[in-house]
Amino acid sequence: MEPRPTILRPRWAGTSRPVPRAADRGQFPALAAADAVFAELGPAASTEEVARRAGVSIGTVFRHFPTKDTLIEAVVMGRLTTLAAEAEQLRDATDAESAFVAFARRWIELSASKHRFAVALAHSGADVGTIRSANPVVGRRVHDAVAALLARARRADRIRQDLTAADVIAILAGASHAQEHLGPDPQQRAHLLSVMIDGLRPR
Amino acid sequence: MEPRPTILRPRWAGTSRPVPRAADRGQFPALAAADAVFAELGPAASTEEVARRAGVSIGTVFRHFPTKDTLIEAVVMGRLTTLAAEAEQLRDATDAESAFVAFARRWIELSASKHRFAVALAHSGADVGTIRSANPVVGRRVHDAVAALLARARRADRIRQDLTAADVIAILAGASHAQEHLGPDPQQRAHLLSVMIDGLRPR
Amino acid sequence: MEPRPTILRPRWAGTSRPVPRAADRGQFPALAAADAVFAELGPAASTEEVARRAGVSIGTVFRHFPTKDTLIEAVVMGRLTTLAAEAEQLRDATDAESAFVAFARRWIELSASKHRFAVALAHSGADVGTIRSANPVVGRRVHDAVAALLARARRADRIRQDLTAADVIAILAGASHAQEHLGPDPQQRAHLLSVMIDGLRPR
Amino acid sequence: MEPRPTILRPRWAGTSRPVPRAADRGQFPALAAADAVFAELGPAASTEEVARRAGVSIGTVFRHFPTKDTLIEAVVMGRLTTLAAEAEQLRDATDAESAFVAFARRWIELSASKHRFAVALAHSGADVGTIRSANPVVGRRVHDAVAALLARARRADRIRQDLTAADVIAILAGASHAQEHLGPDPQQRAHLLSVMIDGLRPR
DNA sequence: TATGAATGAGCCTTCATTCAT
DNA sequence: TATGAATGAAGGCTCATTCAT
Repeated sequence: MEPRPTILRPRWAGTSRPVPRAADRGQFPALAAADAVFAELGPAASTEEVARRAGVSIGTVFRHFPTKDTLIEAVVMGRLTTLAAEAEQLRDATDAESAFVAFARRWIELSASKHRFAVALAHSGADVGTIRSANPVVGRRVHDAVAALLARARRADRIRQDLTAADVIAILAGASHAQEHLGPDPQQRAHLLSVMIDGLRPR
Repeated sequence: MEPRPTILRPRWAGTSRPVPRAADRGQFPALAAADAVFAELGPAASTEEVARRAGVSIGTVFRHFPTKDTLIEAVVMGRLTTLAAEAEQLRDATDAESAFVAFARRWIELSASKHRFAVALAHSGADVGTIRSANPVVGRRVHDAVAALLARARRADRIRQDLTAADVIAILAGASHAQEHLGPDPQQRAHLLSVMIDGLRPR
Repeated sequence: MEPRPTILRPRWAGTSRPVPRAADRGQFPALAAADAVFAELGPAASTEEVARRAGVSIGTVFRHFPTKDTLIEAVVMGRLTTLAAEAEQLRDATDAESAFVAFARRWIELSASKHRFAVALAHSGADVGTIRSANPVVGRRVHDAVAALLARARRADRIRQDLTAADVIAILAGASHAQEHLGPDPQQRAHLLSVMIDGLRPR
Repeated sequence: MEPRPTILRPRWAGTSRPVPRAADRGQFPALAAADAVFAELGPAASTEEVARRAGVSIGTVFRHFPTKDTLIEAVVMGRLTTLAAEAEQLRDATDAESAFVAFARRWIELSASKHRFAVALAHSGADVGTIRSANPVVGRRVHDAVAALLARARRADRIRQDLTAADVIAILAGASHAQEHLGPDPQQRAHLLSVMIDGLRPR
């Protein structure tokens, strides 16, 4: 068929599309590429760039993630899932305090390295709150994992009693932002991190 | 991002072209409009929208700010200038601690209300750090004002001795980010704010 | 600004756009080009092609008609307006019958020469009915003009009494379709036309 | 449109590749699915949708109809074949007039119900005329069947003597178009149909 | 100086078609 | 033979930027 010459091709509503399966399982290579690209260039990076990085054509990316938003969401979900998994693992650590602190550090590490992305996410309205409601399952999983760590630490009186899981999540998000502001020096970063975590302790 | 040649004044300032005066003084209506529009819609808002809000044609906006980046930078500079001015005023306040705390609250207030903007700025690479190097004058002015407040508060032993002005600025930036994560509830926000400021105090 | 490098640019809802004025008055050259192109290639012809034919860039076309649908609608409206005007002129012709017949021939002439377009219009859902409701003013104007011609001819008993304006419009649309089926031979076309018009006369 | 090499059977029929038999007989499920889908959504419906409706993969559809055009043509051929068959059956009906009228009604019924499709076909250049030349066999079969009905009716002086089979086919096509214009009301449709058939009678 | 129409590169998305399994 | 993932050209649309008036 020549380049669709004369037939009007409305976008018929109600027409179903093929369901991406690999993407569902988070195993499609474009997802990793998107994670990297978005972390580096922000989510405004073109889908074309993602495709290039993934070594596939743009059509393939759109086959798996029918919308750019879908792709972004998938990346976010991936990160949240990672975070939740780490928190869950730490849940059984012997020491309440070090478990909590380890998690805080890990969160900041992860998100600081991808900060441009995180920041743009917030900007696009897709911050943790948005995501939680958009994807209640993963959002809640993160929240609950944090809550569990927090509860233990609080019981051991290692964390201020007046902090909720939501507070902690917000502070961690802020802390990673703060890291970014500080620039790349690891010493300064480490110091700032200690200070901020210190701030969570009972006085 | 390329070298940013002009920040507070349009690129052609000092060339043969006559310098628009209103813009020079930061009073050109497009600047205020841009501040409002970007705060509300993020820096992705079209220049056309800014023009409309300013009640001028798009050509006029581009006459005063030859690039969209120029316009964004001007807005940022405006905010930093405001912040610096507030800090300088507080310098003479009686109480070292309350001066510092007042400033911290004010910063967060200001930037939280324009958070979408701040966030996207950071994302676009034009965060405080970038700007500081791009415009040493304003950047330093902010830094120094914060340093002065900090010094007094530290002398009065109201703030941890191990904090530098850079640390504080980073933490404030992070705190405003944290606020955003928390959602709109004023009580929660106020509580989080207290906790974070608390964290700056000596233990 | 480089090719929008890293800032996420959502399409902010509620952002107004400049109002095209020339288009409003049907005077923008792209309209004529669109009429020609769509007549020739059908409304599936790319907007790019319309732009090319109009000798402007694609951006210009979209500036005047923010959507392809808008453009198509404008073309349709133009045609309906022409038709209505012709019908209104004939309203005062001396002879009721010849006025009606003249109009019928004219309609078919006009739409047959643009048949591919008419046909695709119907296909896209934008047939006379749709258009009438979409653009009540022009649609009604056409309807009323036809009704006036029809009333006179009926009063003179030159047209079947059981035909409504809607019937006549539908038949005319059908007749132009029929012409197309017949192929290009003018004699055959003329003959078919006579037969179909004949069919409207009282028996 | 390029020379349409294959119409009723896949392009590669007769080559070294084995000929799929079901498709040959017009019984391959994709054909029925295509008929339904195109009737419903117009020929702009994606081949993917056809495949889904047929319960096969898209690869299979393309195996049987190597081009979308091929598929569309096959559907058209199917309809024409149906029409021809109906006309042939009516050839032996007792009453010349009622045979002709019955066929006319049937034609309009059939094509009106699939009007979106017919209309878009015409638009795409693949209207009855085109098809006739592309596939002389089916086209001629329809033409001859109509001619036979017409001849009988003319002999009985129930139809205008000056009408050819080509005229009648064109008028029928136009009439189905007219129906579409009228909207869905069955009474109005029935009335219009009578008027148009009436128009074919000798005066 | 201000205006706003014009420009055109770039983005997201769709879909006919191919081909390895 | 059937499958369906991959391809990539094309199309609609946006918006920063230029320039004639």
